[in-house]
Amino acid sequence: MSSATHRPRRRADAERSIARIVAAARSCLSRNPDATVDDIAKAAGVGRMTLYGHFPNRAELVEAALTDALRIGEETLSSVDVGGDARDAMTRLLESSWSLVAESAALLQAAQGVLPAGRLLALHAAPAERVEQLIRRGQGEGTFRTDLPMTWLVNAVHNLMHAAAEEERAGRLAAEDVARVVTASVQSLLAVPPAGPAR
Amino acid sequence: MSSATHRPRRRADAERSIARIVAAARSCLSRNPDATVDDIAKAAGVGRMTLYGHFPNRAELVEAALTDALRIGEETLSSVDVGGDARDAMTRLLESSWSLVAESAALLQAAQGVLPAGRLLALHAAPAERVEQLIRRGQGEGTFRTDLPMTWLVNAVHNLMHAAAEEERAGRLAAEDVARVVTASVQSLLAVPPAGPAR
DNA sequence: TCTAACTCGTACGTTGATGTACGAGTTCTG
DNA sequence: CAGAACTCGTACATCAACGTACGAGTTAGA
Repeated sequence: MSSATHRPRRRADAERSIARIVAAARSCLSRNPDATVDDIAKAAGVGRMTLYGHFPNRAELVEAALTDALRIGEETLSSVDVGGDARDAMTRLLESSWSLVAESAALLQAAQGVLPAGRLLALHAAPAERVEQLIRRGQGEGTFRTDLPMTWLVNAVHNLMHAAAEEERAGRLAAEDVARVVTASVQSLLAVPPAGPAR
Repeated sequence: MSSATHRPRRRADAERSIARIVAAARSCLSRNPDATVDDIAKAAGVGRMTLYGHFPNRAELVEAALTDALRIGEETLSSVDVGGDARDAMTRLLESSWSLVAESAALLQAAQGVLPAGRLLALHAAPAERVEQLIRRGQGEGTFRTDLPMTWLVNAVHNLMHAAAEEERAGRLAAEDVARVVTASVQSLLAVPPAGPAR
């Protein structure tokens, strides 16, 4: 591997255009998953033809946008301290990531309609892995439950963030309350349930 | 109000066609939210023109399908015993409703793209009300938490069912485990959290 | 400065879905 | 059984988005 994507010797100019296009794509698709190629080009302040000069079709554009969003997410996430008490670490993780999930919800939906299913999973593996490791550590320390499948726990956490974002968009939840609500819910979900006769 | 929908004196024949169309719409849209009017007509074993004879446009067809799905849901739900311990009642409610949510997830998405936002909320009010009342009762009895907004709790429960359905479709969760996983998660979410210093 | 890379408008061909028009055949229902 | 209601195919008009073709102008960079 020489670099991230093997470079076909692009001009600095083109590099800039591509960056603007990807940024515009993220922004547009995050607001409306059905945004047109035209919309995106306009938002990028670029002709549609220029766009097609860099991305052969809409699908690859969507994938590029999603990849970029995930890359940014990775950066943010990797700066979170996941040491110490697993519960506290989870809270910190949620506080930094709920807004990311909120912003790219629509983008994810756009990708779902265009990308093959496996491709999506592959792209999502990294962030999911991060959450999974933390949960696993908490399980080892006895602070998180072990009676439900790991994939479920990860997915449920993700969905709770998603739900909170939806709630905020709908105006039923103030922005400053989102973090509290999400963390409280997730902590309840992950905590070891009180032992008791099978209910 | 004379009846459900004021009747313009339809023939028994037409009534039957409409029923088949609505059923087909539910089935198709539940598999693919972007199903074509054509697809639906074919699935109903009916010409596209017949369909347009009863529904002026796609949007009204989608709405009819959703309304029907919710009506069926109401019927099932209203047969659930919501008396006794609130936790047990919630478990019974979840066991009967998770599959409904699973089946009409795509249908809901279809409606989201076509119906005005307020219309959706109005249609969903009834089932949401049912869950809300049960939660409220549990809160009064001290078995459910009161530290989070009611709308959030309702929405979170709905989303957990949704997540479980997704998990099953993806093959990461066996059908017979869904109910257990959902109920365990929801019970954890709704239970009164152990008192403790603000974490 | 000279050339290759890049920008970008206009125009076109294609595809796929929506909804309309017409009209002939079929089936209720009074 | 007669007429109204219903079915339904074919054909058509529309529309919106995708992706391609061409070509002239502009800019980077050796």
